[in-house]
Amino acid sequence: MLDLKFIRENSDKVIAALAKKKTDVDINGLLDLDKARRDVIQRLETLRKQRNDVTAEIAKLKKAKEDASDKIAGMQEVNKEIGALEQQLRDAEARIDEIMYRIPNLPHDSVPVGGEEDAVEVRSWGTKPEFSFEPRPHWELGEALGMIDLERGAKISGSGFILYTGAGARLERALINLMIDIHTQQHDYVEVSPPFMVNTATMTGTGQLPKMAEDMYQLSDETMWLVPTAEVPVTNIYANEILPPDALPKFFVAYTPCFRREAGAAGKDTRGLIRVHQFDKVEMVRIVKPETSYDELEIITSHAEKILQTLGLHYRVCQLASGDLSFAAAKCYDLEVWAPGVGKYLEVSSCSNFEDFQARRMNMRYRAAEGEKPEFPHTLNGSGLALPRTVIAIMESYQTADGKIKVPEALQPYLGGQKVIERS
RNA sequence: GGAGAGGUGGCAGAGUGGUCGAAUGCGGCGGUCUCGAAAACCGUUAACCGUGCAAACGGUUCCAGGGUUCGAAUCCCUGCCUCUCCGCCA
Repeated sequence: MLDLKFIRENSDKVIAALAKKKTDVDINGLLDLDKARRDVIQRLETLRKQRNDVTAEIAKLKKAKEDASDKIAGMQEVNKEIGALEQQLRDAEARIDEIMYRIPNLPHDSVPVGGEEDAVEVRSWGTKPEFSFEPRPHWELGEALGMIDLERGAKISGSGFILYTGAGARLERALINLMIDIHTQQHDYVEVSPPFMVNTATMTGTGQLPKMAEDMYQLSDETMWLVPTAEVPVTNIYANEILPPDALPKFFVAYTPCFRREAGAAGKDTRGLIRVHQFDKVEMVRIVKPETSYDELEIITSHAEKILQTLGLHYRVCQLASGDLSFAAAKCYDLEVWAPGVGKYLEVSSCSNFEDFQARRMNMRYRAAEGEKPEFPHTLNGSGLALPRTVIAIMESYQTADGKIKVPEALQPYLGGQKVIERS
């Protein structure tokens, strides 16, 4: 959420920045509502002041056992007015909130203007592996090696739900452990294991609601949602709290499954494990002081890269252009890993700085020093990494001519020393 | 799932309709004393909104939302959460 006061004082800037994000919001209409709201507040507070004063007088009269019926009658009239104004205020605030919660974050100045095609490749690591044969896609390898069972996954739940079997299931679990170990042992993150279901307030705090409701799974009791990413429960850990001066920065890493409806995505790029309704992910979250957040973005991105480097997978880092930024992000790097079997780069991590956008929505604050006013910290998150596409890259990059998969060296200890995955 | 109790300031904990934003204690901060510290003593100690350049002033907030009343932390209704006991269960 943006700061309403900031919008009021910088409306031209806000309108221009929102245009870069390809969002059309009636800012001037919002400011009219805000003006009307403040007028109501002023009239209301004048009357409340009057009521407070008269009420004190009534209390005095009563104590002295004197008659106060005139004043009481007068207050009954004033109260009718107050009641009407209070209703007006509630309506105005509801309408303003409705708009405010749907305004996306503003892109940072360093973000290129444009759409999906305007992303900028910042750097790349490694090279595409070369094969003396035609590399096979992971769904062929996976079925042949008994690692995934797409048909039965679909039978149990529906299309887009994966049944991992044998070495596939174990590979997934090994990777989760490898990622969490690196982030806790080499990068200073505190491991947390949050709830996989969250309430509406939590989902609103990070910005998934109200705008992206159709992308989420909602439980039929209507108050709970399945998390689409660990970002949601973890970033909200300190919602509605004021953190003391020495509390920041906070670094968390969490494994959760992620549930996404992927409405409208059917058909395209969805074969095998590429796009599914439930997938595992290890997520990093950083809650930091505002002045450091853009340095922190570079750091969190490097942490995600570390996993791909450890696994020896070729990837590139792309900076997203303004129109492709997610709702809450001010700046974002995507990590795309090379998948030789499908012949594509696949997004395995998205590292974003949300500045104070999420903190303001969830009312999370900190004090820079004892006695100072609370401020909003900045929040960041980055996948480290999404599992299925990492599995794809490993399977396809490390496949051999005879249809086996070599296990990357760093992963071998997590698979009990196993060096090759083959048909058992 | 059944029965009961309760949600008050950073924490503990009073307060059951009339200057209550809220006693008291602890903690925090500032000061006196001291070479320094402890102890003791004194003072101070929230968030949010609005007007204002500011100083300041006004308003709101005792889990949340609604209601009763001239007036609510205090009474009524609904929801959420916590605790205790019983049952069930990984």
